Amino acid sequence: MVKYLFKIQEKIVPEMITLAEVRYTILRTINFNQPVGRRTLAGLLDISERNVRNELKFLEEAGLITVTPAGAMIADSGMNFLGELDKYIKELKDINILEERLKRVMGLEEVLIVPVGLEHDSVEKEIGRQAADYLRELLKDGDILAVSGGFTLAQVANSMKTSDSSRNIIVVPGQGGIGEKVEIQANTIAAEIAKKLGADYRMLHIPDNIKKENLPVITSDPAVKQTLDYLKKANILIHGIGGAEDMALRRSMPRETIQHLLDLGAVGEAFGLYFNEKGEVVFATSSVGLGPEDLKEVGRVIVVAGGVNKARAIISVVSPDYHDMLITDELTARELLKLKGGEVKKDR
Amino acid sequence: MVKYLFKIQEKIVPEMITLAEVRYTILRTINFNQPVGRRTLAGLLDISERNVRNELKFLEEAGLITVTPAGAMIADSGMNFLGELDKYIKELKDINILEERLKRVMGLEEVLIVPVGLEHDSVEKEIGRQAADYLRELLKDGDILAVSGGFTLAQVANSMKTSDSSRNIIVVPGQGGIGEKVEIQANTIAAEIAKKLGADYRMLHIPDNIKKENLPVITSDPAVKQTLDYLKKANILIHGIGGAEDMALRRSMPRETIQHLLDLGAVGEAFGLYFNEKGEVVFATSSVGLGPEDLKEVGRVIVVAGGVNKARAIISVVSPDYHDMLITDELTARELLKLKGGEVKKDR
DNA sequence: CCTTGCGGTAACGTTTATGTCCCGGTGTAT
DNA sequence: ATACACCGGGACATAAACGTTACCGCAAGG
Repeated sequence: MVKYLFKIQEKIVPEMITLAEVRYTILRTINFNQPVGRRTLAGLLDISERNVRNELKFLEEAGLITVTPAGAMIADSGMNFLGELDKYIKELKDINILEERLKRVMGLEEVLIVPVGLEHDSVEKEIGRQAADYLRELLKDGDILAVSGGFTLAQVANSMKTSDSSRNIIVVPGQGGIGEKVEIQANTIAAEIAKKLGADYRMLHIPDNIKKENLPVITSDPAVKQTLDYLKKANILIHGIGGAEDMALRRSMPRETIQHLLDLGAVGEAFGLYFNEKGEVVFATSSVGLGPEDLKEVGRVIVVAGGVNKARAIISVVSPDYHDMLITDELTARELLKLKGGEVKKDR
Repeated sequence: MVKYLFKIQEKIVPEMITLAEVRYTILRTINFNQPVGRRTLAGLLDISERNVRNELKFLEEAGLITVTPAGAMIADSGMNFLGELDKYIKELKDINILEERLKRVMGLEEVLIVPVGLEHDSVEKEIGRQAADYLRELLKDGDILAVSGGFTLAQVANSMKTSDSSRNIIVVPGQGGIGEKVEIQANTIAAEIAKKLGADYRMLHIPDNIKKENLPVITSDPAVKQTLDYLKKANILIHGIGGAEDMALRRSMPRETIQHLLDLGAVGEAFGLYFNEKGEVVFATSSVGLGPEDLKEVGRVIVVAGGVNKARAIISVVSPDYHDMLITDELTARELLKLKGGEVKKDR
């Protein structure tokens, strides 16, 4: 019914579809970069300054943003409205249909696709925002949430709104430190998400490249042990995905190890595990935390990954056996469908 | 769901609602007045010629109209699309909600409200068109359709599309001639509708102001008798409504009779019967055809009436006992709700 | 056969929107 | 303290859109 009416609408007022998208993108961009001025906005998106100016005026008059001397800021009502707009734009751009198709092809319970706008900025912030919104609604009292590290997850943590009310939730890192920058380590992210949610959290302090024979010593540490116990009891897990080579490089592996990895056919990485195209684990970093078998125990496993270049990695890692949900962007979704053999007909 | 999305849309692209209405109205007006040129259109609606020009160009490029040397004509696809647009605009303007409310207040099974555009032309053509469309879809083989006279019904007949395939339907006039001009007599209208539908029809030739004692003579005439028989078997009836005073004047009643009518409280007229505000028949023109009791026998009674000034007459005539459906325009619908005590809150 | 009315196209002056640049102010990093 | 980057608002030339008028062709009606 909705789609039917939208089709009629597109025929009678086709120009408005573009306009709606532009305003949506502007509002979205302000949301992240606030406070931001019109010139910066015009540069960020590919719109003329004048045009941005007009749209800013419109958005201000609609009460969605406030314009301060420091730049445009999103208003409270604008914040709320952005959430509504997400749904609207999805309907407009047929993203719901994309979601259904991808859900079927990947064998997942749920798929969330964020529309890609005209910002030449990365879409990862946007994925992060919507993942964060989704998580916030999902979490209930008593939940134990496990999170991985990575850039995408950092975005999730970063764009999560702050709750005033504290909730009876515990956030735990899904893995120890594995030679990453602090901002994108699972520990840091777990802590930040917990803080935003008003929840509790546990840390998993494990040194890099720990020798296997020393593992028992570490895991017998009471603090570590407690965290690991929570981890086993986690009922929600959200994690990112990396390209195999990228991750190996980022973790400064020796060159021959990387070559070895690639020879084994590794294309995707998650949790220190490297997967080949068939979805088999071909290599595992000696790390502490969740293993592939543990994922099956977790009630709801959400994977967040965006960017067309990550498509192959996503396919290698995501499996109906482990995962329940995928959050990605429109372009990547289309690429996934293409790779999976599903024809990507733009049916509008 | 639809309404929800439209609300969002109205906030993010409010200008398009006007635009959609303008284009709708133009398409609609072309449909009636074709072939019609820019200037005439600009005069008919209250839009500048330049604006009309742009919209015509748009509509032509969309393939909805064709521009001939004689003026703009609606294309086949435009015809079909107009039907879709009706539904869309209804949704947009919350007419569906209006319909539901009016249905409840009037106690009818169905209500059809046509959106009022910006043409200062009468809306009766528009009501006629939509009533005709509705009728066309409603009628099935074997149906016997009874029609009344009147200006509105003439519009219905006039704007009905011609069917190539003939249908096994019989159209009969619901009343004899009662001193009207030929074009709006039931006989004429029945014949025209039958022709458009590719159906059969019967006439009811009865002189005006026939004396009661002569009735048996007339009704014993085989042709008349046959028509009356069909009339009794009619399963669908569509009729108009007149203001009591207007109708009396049109039928050139003597002044004292009119005064008598008004003293009796007559406000509405249908089928030569005059109704007071309570819906009681206070006066009956001596005419042959359907009486109030017959209406109850007819499966589906549709009343067509538009114009705010007819609101009181509509209320007096239309009753759940006799009627199943009302077709009117937006403004009149709002007026009816107001008169019936239903608050007319514009909830958008 | 001519007038009249309505059609499209073209032209033109005016208004409005657009792209661009500059200015004064402000917060921040040096 | 100073320089810098960025802010909103204003200014202005230019381009586009608009409203209006004029013109020509065609068909209907006198």
